[in-house]
Amino acid sequence: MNKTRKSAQRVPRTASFVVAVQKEIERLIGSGELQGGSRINESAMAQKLSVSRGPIREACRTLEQQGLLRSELNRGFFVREIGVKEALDIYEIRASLFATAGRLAARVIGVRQLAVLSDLADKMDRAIADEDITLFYPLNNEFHRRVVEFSDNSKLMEIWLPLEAQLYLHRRRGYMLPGSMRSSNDDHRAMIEALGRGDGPAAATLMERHIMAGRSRMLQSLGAEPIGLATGGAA
Amino acid sequence: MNKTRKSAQRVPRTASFVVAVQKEIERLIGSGELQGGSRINESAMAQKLSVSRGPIREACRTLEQQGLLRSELNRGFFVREIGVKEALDIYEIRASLFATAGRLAARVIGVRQLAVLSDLADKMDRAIADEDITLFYPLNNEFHRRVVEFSDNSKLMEIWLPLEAQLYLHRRRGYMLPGSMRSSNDDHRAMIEALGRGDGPAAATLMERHIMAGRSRMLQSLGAEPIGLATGGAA
DNA sequence: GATGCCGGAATTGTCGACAGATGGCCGGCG
DNA sequence: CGCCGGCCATCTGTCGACAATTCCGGCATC
Repeated sequence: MNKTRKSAQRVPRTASFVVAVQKEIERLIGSGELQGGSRINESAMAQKLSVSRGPIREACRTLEQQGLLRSELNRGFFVREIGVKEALDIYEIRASLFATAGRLAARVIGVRQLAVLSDLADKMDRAIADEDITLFYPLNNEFHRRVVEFSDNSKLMEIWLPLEAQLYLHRRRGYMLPGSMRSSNDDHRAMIEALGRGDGPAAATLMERHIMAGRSRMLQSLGAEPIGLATGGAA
Repeated sequence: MNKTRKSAQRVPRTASFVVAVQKEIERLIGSGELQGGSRINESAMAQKLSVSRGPIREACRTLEQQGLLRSELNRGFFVREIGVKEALDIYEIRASLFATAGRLAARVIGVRQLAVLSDLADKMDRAIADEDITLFYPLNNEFHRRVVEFSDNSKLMEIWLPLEAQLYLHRRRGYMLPGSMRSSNDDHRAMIEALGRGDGPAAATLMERHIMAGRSRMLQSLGAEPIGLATGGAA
């Protein structure tokens, strides 16, 4: 066995630094330590992570393609800011992709996989009972991710994950409405039922509506809280 | 004025090498000089392009995320091979995305943009008359790309382009059937008509069927030429 | 007081070099 | 004669350094 796994400090024996750096930057963005629009200081990041700038830059290129960073010539990498227009665009795509995931999953999903979804729905019910959004949220995301996974279309997952990450970048403003958790999980139950029946079209319809309902909630909360709407979109 | 533009050999004044390298590797793949499965020799590529390995590696990271390359630890980057299963997966996604593009485009498309599409359809008709597939092909791709562009959803384009590139990687085997060009362009005309009417749902349906027809043609040509159907794509 | 210019510090883009890993070749051994 | 193990060439992963560019502050000027 290699012990160089968690203490991989110098030798690239079992894993590349690039992946580690990438994960770390993702974490920094997710935790809010790196806010939208802020610049990635390569030297500082390199020193902080005890690597050179090479792996940092490669990781940033990866994250750039995933839509989490953008680059400017001679100015480096910046944490991307997802505006309202872009977020709405993403919702459209997600709705379409999630519907496809549902339609495909309905054909191939098994009992065991359905149980995974049901289990997640149960857990979400408990989170709802406790009114615990911070618990509900990751469960909700995992539910969606599982459906995509169960569609047995690896490309779909490759596209889905970055879109989720980008949307998360926008969701900072936390527009989750109180009553949405309940109706959201009702949707999940209906999806599970349709998937269990092997009814692809029904599942697809449910999936699409589910995502578009999220889109509506976002728009609604934007209307209620008129922060600067400008992306490129005039207010 | 900067003269350092075409002869950008040392100074990164106006453009990064990374983009140039990326484009060049894309070209090499597109032209077949780099075949599927072959390894990218970083040193050789660096010498050939007169840059160091840094930009090469960054470009490869980008292309890896775009699905054109894959990386193996301590073995470097390889030109990805798209198997049948993966190609079919891509078709599913493209159908879904293209339908969405059509639905969105129908809302916002203008006369000028419709003219662009019509013009492309006209050119394709001429290519069909000449039975010139090598002319038809890029026109067909541009038509699709334009529709996506006219949907006014930048994310959609970001996803669309890599999927096209990946599919191209698979299409080497050239499974285009003789009569498909005609029916394909008939589809295009119908799409233009639906878009012109602003009929989103109709456009979406047409778009989806159009892509899925392409998928069927691929399957058909595979049936005629029974290459290994395995996911991993054993030859 | 505001504006534009100039110089130094900080940062990026790129390069060349080194340590470690991989793959193939050759000789020894069963 | 075939298989195994070690050696060597090649290549990747990473590092530190240098030139060019951008950023920021102060200063002179209008």
